[in-house]
Amino acid sequence: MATSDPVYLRVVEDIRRQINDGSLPPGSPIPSRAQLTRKYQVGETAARHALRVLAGEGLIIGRVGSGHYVRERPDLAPLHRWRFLDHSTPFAADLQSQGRRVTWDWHSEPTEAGPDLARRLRVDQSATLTKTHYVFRGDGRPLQLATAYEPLGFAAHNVEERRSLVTRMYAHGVKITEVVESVQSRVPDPSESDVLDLPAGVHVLHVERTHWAGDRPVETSDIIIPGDRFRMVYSMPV
Amino acid sequence: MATSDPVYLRVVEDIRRQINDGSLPPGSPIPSRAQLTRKYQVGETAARHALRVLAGEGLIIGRVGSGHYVRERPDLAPLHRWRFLDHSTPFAADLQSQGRRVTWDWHSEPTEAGPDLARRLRVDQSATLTKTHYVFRGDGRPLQLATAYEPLGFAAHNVEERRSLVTRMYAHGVKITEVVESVQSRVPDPSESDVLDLPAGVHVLHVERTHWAGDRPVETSDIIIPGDRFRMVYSMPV
DNA sequence: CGAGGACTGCTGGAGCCCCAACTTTGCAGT
DNA sequence: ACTGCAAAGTTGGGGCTCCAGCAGTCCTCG
Repeated sequence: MATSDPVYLRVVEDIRRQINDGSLPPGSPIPSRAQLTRKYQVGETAARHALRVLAGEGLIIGRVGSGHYVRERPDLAPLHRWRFLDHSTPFAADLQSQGRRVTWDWHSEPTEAGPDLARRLRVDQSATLTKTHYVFRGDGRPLQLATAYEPLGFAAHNVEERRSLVTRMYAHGVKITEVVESVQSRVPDPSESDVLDLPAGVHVLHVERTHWAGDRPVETSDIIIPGDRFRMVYSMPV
Repeated sequence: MATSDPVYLRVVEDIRRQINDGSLPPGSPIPSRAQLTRKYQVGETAARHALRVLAGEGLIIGRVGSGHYVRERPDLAPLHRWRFLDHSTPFAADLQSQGRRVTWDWHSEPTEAGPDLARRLRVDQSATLTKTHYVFRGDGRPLQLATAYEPLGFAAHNVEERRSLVTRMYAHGVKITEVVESVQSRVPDPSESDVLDLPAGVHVLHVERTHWAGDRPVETSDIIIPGDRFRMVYSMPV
């Protein structure tokens, strides 16, 4: 008898089922907290927790003042991948603990944004970006190659710098925290803001292209959501 | 003035800082909800939300009836990686939407557990496991190779089967949900249950070794935590 | 002395409420 | 016909409380 497990799970599972079987197609609204409490006869706490869980899974997205909606590409929400900037330091520590020799280096150069990067980073096409090449090696063998593009002054080469970058972002009027989540972008990338199905006020900070110990690059963008969280958007051109 | 951002963040940031700078070494207890409300002069809701956020980040772990504790390897908590079983289906859909031809196949064979797998899956050394080889191809080129070991009867070859597997798990008295999280395992793997710093009652379901479009394998274990969530544990032998 | 039970503290689930900030809608007035 | 504004609905932050189940600890009783 599955009667004694958390009630919020009943709500989560029912909504998830509806999303999966198509009863709730992408873009359609999820009942509000108040409606859920009535519909499922649960308290507000359970309704809200259910919405938070589904949002955490990337199946739905909440828009303040409007409601929760089914994500365009729910299926790819939990995809994560190791990236130079986020994980090189801990990964290196891990390798070193195994007696491996870990090295990495990079060199940066200025470059013009151009149409594609301009759109993704939301800067002017003629804006100058910092283009950085990274090489990450274990026992001399390259494990990861990455090329990153960032607005001038925002380049960060490791996790610590990335943290101090947060401070710099504050100075530029962008408020961020450090919780990390991920979303899949549509690869052909239609056009405007809600392509990535993100709330208003989003800032893209960083676009990175990584070769991870192989021959297939992964493209990554960092998206800073003011006052909310840190997101990574992935696309994998094959 | 950072006075107006959420109070729970103040708690989160302070504890995170203490963990990062070593004031709270691995294993040490985090103040309880009641203590946090007093210490930071916040409500219980904020205290609890802070603990949930930190637990979600993998920095701390909550043990029912005992308390929250600093994780052994906090740094690697947010590592995720694409795996055959979790993401092949959506990834395939993505590739197909780009006009790519996607194929995969596998073949299974029985095998004896042996000491290492027996410990990880918590079965007898002489137990028979299902060993499965997967090949995942995009336009004929192999993108991912994986070898998975599972207790007999639990093999799943795609996301849908994996869901029905949940049902089968129920039949075996294991209660699980589908939220996914990840933890890094210690690679040398000392010995017993709390190696992975997981609560009691944990079941390991699946051990997988993946070559992801490259030459470096990733080892993955699925850990089923009854009534709680689904975890993946990673180690990356280089 | 040793085993078992009571007690305390903790987590996680759940309910209810209030509020600020934001979106949407629809109406009133020009 | 159009503009602007107010009202209603919704999210996210926060507060308070209660309870079940679990883990220690301590104390009592055999």
